[in-house]
Amino acid sequence: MEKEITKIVKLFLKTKFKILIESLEFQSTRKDFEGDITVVLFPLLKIIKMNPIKLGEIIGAELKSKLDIVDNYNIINGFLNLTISSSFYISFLNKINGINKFGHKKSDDKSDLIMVEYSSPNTNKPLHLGHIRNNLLGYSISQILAANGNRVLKTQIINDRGIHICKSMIAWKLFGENKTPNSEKIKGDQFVGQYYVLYNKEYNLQVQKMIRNGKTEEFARANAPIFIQAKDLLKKWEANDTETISLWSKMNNWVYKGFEATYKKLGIDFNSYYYESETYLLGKRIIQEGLSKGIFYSKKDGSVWVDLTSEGLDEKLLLRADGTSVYITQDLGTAYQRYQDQSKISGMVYTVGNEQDYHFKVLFLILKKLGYNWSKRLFHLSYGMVDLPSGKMKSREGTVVDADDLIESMCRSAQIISEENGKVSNIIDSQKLFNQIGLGALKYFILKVDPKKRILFNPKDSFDFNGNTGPFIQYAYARIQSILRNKNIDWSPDYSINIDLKEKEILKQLIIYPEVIKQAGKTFSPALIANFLYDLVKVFNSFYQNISILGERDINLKNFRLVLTKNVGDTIFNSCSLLGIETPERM
RNA sequence: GGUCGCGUAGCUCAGCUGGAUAGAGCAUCUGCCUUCUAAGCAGACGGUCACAGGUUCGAAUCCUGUCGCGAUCACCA
Repeated sequence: MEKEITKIVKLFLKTKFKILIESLEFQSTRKDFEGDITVVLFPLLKIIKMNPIKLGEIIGAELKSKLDIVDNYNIINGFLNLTISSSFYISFLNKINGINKFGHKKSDDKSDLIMVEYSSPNTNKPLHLGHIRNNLLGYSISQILAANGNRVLKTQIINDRGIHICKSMIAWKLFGENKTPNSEKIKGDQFVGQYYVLYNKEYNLQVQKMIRNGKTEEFARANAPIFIQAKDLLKKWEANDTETISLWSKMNNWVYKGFEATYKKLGIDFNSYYYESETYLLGKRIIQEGLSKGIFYSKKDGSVWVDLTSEGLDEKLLLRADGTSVYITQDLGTAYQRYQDQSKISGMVYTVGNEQDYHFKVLFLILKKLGYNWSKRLFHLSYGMVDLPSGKMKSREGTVVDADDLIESMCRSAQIISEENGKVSNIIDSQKLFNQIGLGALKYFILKVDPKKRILFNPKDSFDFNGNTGPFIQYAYARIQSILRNKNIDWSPDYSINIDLKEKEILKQLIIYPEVIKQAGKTFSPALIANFLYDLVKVFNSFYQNISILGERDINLKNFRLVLTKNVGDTIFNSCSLLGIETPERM
């Protein structure tokens, strides 16, 4: 509707004042004033030297006479408030009522193909709360990009090789007694994680002992027998030692099985997987290539470096003197591999915590230096850490919130609260419902805050299911479905009805949905969707509580309200799907 | 120390491409279930938008500086 108004005002300014103004400023009218949309007159006053009230009066009268949708206007200070007619809102509702996913763009073969990388765990321990934020963000942004008309491929890089997994391996060899996740009846990632903990315990004991025997701490840390053994395993792995590779692959597979179970519970998935063990060699080749082209340089000891000082960064190591790879090596290989596999890829998003901001700056710069034409559309979706009241989560200090534990306790809370509210009697699959609610609470809690910001996770009050929470949204949806259940709506728009203020507020909120999706995609922020949802549900709840839908005698009005309600329900459903939140039919 | 990010109500957060009297939720307190699901609604209380300058008709929003918090500047990943 802004477009129509803009057009008229521009034309008017041109004919009446002989001036052209490119941008006009509109905003939605503040609640305390009458009207729906406001034209800010101040910028015009600079050009047209006139009393703002007078100018507003002229423009307002012009709009009212020329535009059907403008019912009325008023001017306060420099603000021209326009009241938009009921019929405009009714025709808007009529327009979106038939649309399958209003506000969501469809993609086809020609749409941009974007690869979103997320999760990307190490394989030596189970997932924790930090991974949950990563997973939810990555999944949600994939959904949002798809809703913006892109084709999206979800992927991850699995850090399956390196000293970390060797630590779990050596501990299992020493203390495992051939136990398996099956024999112990626990998830594979949890099982392997236990040996990582055992490794660290043993390592610390050995270090302490060596210090007591007169060694320096530095020496002890570098020479503790179990550490030497782990390093030895890494060497054997790199030498392709059969026994080592087979243990490595066995333990990794345990872990993958465990991860899959967690992903499934979280409701996230992937289209493909990349493994560091399969891309790090390619990374080395790329570096050799860059070296021969003179993009990189080597030092006397044989290590390879890139000089980024002219870009305001440092010199960065790419390959150690002994030829072994570092962290960034595999990232180069993985990126290259992905573009080999998907030649039509038009962009890539890396969902990785903000502690790696510098790393990705460097990675993107190097890819650019190597001259890959696809290096222009790389984006690091950087997000803040999840902290506990006690401070940072540290796996070595045991202050991590385990993903499986957290999910389970959220679902249990959902059950307790449901039972307290006496709402489980007529629900068939109650366990499924508790999972939907518990996860809904968790996902909303995490996604509603701006990805850039760090999250303070207080286990005590994160279990809140009232107010600005996932269950609040889900509850509104369930109430809507309850109204719509078994109702046939036969609506032919009646443009003469006068819609209520609360109904208007709902429609105003629905109108902005497409723009919200666009912004969320542009800024990579699921939080915008969550905020939109909350506002939508709030205005709907107010309507629901104050105006009877089914009790309305006027059949036209009743049908209008039913259609409005249905479209609110659909939009809640659709925006929840962008966040990966399920919407139960009853709760 | 260099670089990057953040600082809004007691707590958790919106608002930030400049616009009217800075908004929610939680917590505290009042009302509302014989009427579509009270995980709700209606309301009260609560603010020097870290601080100081600058730009502007107008600044929480933009610029500069200061302070505070965090991350990073590894031949860890």
